[in-house]
Amino acid sequence: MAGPISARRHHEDEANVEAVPILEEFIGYNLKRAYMIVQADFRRALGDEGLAPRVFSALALVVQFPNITQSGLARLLGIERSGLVALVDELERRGFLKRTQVRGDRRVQALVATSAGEKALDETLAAVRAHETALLSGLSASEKEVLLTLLQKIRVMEAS
Amino acid sequence: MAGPISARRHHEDEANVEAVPILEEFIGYNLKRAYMIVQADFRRALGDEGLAPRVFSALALVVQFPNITQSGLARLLGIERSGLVALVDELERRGFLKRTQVRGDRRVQALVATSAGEKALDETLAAVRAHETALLSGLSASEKEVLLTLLQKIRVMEAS
DNA sequence: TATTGTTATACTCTATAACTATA
DNA sequence: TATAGTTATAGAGTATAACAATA
Repeated sequence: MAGPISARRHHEDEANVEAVPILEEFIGYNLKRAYMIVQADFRRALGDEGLAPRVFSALALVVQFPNITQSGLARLLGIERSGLVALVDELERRGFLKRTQVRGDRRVQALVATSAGEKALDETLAAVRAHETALLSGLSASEKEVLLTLLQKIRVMEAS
Repeated sequence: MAGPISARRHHEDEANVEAVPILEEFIGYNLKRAYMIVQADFRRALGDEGLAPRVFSALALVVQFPNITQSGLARLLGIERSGLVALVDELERRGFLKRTQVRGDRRVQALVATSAGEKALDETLAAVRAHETALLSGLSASEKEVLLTLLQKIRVMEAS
């Protein structure tokens, strides 16, 4: 098998043209491929002015859990505290939340959504739901439910 | 609700302490959280000298599809051609594959795994299987199968 | 004109480590 | 000593745009 091969078959080895990649057996590989598709469609659907996925996630948690601290938010999102600073900066710059002092512990800055932030979340929630509905129209409601449950199970397992 | 809040409840708003985040309804969010867990465990399991996930993926495809081109490999992996250069460089530097000339089309460099590459893939496959088995021990065989099928369905939908 | 491999470049996301001010 | 927020920094991983060689 040494030396140059024929151009006629340089794209794939003919014996394997129909083979299913071994990779397909791995959850990790399939998770990544699916994640890339969904997040790319999220960005496309929300546009250049829209919130990035992680900014949307942070805003949703701040609205739902008023006065959450940055450390608490980082824990909920599963990222480091340092990664939150730019994210909260962006939400504050957009006028969607405020850092507020906490009486009794001056280290802490509680995060509080503004009414503009709540409105932006409502609109973004609708856009994100529309994006997922359209993108995942090939999955039935019960398939989506099963998928959610299994993905959440991975997270719960890891936490224990 | 203006002004500083009490330190006693600065971590969460008491009314929402037990609430399930709205985020949990989204496939995208849950995909990302699960993906981050699995890929972090992959890296931990394979160690600093081991292959990174995407390098493992590329090697697996080159071994299974001898003489695949870089463009073909990029297409299979769902990434841009430009992103493959450093990746193939690493595999070549490790001695796991060779770029070979193709007779009849001098633009193309077919990728061929070396025997060291095949051996490395065998060992890495075993390590990756062990990592997924251990990490996902909370999922039954049928749950894993369902999860794989649903994730692949997202990819197939997107391709059409 | 189109394609392959490549380079240059930039952007997003993440992590680690260290700092400060507080506790 | 420990914690909250912050900064600096670096490292993956990805994309876009352009180029030379070749088709």
